[in-house]
Amino acid sequence: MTDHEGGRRDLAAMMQPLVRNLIAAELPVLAAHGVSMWGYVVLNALDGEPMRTQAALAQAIGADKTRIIGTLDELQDAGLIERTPDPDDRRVRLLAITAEGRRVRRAVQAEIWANEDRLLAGVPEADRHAFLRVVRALSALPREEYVRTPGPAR
Amino acid sequence: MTDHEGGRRDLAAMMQPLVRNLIAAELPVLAAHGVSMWGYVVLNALDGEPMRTQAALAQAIGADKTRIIGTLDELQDAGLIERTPDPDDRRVRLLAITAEGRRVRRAVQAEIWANEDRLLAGVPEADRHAFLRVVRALSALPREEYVRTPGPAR
DNA sequence: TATTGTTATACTCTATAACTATA
DNA sequence: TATAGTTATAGAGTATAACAATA
Repeated sequence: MTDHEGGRRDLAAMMQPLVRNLIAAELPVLAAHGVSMWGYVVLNALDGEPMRTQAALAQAIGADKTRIIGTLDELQDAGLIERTPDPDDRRVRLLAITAEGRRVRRAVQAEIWANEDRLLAGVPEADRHAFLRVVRALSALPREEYVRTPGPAR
Repeated sequence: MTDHEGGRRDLAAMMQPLVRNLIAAELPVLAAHGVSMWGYVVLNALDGEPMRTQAALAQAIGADKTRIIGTLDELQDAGLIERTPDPDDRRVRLLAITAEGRRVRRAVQAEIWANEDRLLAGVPEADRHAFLRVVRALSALPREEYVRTPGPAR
């Protein structure tokens, strides 16, 4: 564990501004396609597999069920998703992305990826791959694994 | 540019939950030492070199000058920083960390680093170093470099 | 009575504007 | 008048609680 020699800063302190900048870079792309950040997150979640309830979708994307309603309204009005009542249980709304929604999602993602590739262009390929491996590994950890309250310094 | 084969997600989408978890892991440590997140950021900024004005400090940590006032009050009341009026210009408050503030900062950082080391323990050393190199490289990019509005997909 | 989706309310965080004291 | 710091006001985002429809 010699990574801290030379006095690096906390991981969160280094990564948070980075993530903020990445998000800032996504906003004009999303705006150009008329989709909000949460709308894009929803499209990503629904592409591939539809969801049976809004609560399930909310949980899948780490949001509150009350928080995504406005987003779903917008996406539906724009024709990017469909929200159809389930005949078997008329309380639930079946959620599915439309062909147009898929098209918008792919267009947005292509531009975002192109920008990420540009940012990473100066990084050696081996480092880039290792970086993505570590990001994926850390992303895979459940939250409980992160928050391991340590005892006071002895 | 073949990093996207296999359908990875956007960098921000992967890294944001990760950063959120890292921050969640810091909170109990900070609470145990009676320091807020912004307080810790301020201590980090003041350790090493003092600041002449609060506005300069605010800019250095990417905050608004009005936003840090409560934080400075708390840190001062806890004896972790000193805020002395400048005799040459009695409008400005000279900011400096105290010995106790330095002690608290180091104790908090030691616990945070220990936790980060634990999280990264499963990652091969070469990957870990490459990861930190890339994080540092991306952190060094100015915001203008991130937000390069691309043309519409052609 | 329990659950899905919705609406209403409150709370937190941040940004903007107005104020004071010095210069 | 201009600036450093402070306080007051307003806005965005989120969480909690209450509600209507259906089971």
